[in-house]
Amino acid sequence: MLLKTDTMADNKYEEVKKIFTAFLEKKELRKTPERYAILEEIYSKNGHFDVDSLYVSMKNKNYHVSRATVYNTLDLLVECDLVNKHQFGKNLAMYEKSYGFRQHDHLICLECNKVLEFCDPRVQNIQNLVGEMYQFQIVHHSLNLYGQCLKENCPDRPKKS
Amino acid sequence: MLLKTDTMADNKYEEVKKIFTAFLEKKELRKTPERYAILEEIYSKNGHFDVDSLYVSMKNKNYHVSRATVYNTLDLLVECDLVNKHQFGKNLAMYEKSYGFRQHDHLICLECNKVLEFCDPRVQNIQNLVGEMYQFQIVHHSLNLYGQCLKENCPDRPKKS
DNA sequence: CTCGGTGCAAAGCTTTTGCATCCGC
DNA sequence: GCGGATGCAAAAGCTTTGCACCGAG
Repeated sequence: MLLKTDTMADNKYEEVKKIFTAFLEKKELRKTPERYAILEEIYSKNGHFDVDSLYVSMKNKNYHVSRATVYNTLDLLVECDLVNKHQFGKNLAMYEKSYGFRQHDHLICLECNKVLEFCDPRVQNIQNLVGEMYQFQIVHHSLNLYGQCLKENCPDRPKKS
Repeated sequence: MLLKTDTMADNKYEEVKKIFTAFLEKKELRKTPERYAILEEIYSKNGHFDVDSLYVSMKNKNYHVSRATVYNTLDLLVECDLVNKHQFGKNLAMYEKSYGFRQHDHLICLECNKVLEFCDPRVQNIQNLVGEMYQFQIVHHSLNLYGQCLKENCPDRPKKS
């Protein structure tokens, strides 16, 4: 096991590795080194990322995986619920690790594209109620609030719109 | 004024036309026939649509506008709040007319891609509370619930996943 | 050894952009 | 007539696909 500054992330990786392995075995998929490397890279990062930044950061660490493999593996990780996929109003999928993190929703600044997280238990209530009313089995939800953060919270404001 | 079967839609169009005109004048933009034709087409339709289906349906009525103009005009209509833009989990922007329709959120069937609408006043409460807590001026939100509708509600189930 | 997975590049799709032409003002 | 808007096509950007090769089981 490699030495890392973020031991917390390492612990999480050991846990999710087991979950991923169980998932791969259940679906009779192969346990390739690329799949584990991608999972490890994701759990060593914080915050949201897109496919290309993940691809580039792995390449920079001299661990090369093709974009196709990154896409393929992310689909698997989303399926086994170790990663969440989001669309923050752009045609660019954003991802984040999800295991061991509290369910949350997002607040997106239209000025600087910053993404904050918040929790409100009422979202779950709405989900339950609506699912019952419409006879839907709700699997997941996505609540994004879009707006402008005030100057003090938005230091990097004059960026690309 | 053309004779149409859906006079309700026509009435709405007359109202939104005025709003759009005021918006164009305020922003000193030109009142081109293409812009009004696109607005009229949108308000004559029901439900959600993507850019291409709007483009094609206008072409089929022998009113040709370029895709670039459709994109440009949709941006304006979103800006003046006559049209809402959505992302239902795919990399394809979906739109719907919004004037005179109640604020609502969406329930998306992962099996048949059907989109239902629902209202829950608590969403507004969450929006207000979170905006205050994080010192955000929230402009709009997007709440999508994803799941499976039960068979009886999902007749067209065996479609493209 | 087999067949699923990977890597690479090409293709696919939606959206954006550049530029000549057109027309609202 | 001026300058913004349109139309067309090319380009851009993200994602998917096809195919040869590799390696997990």
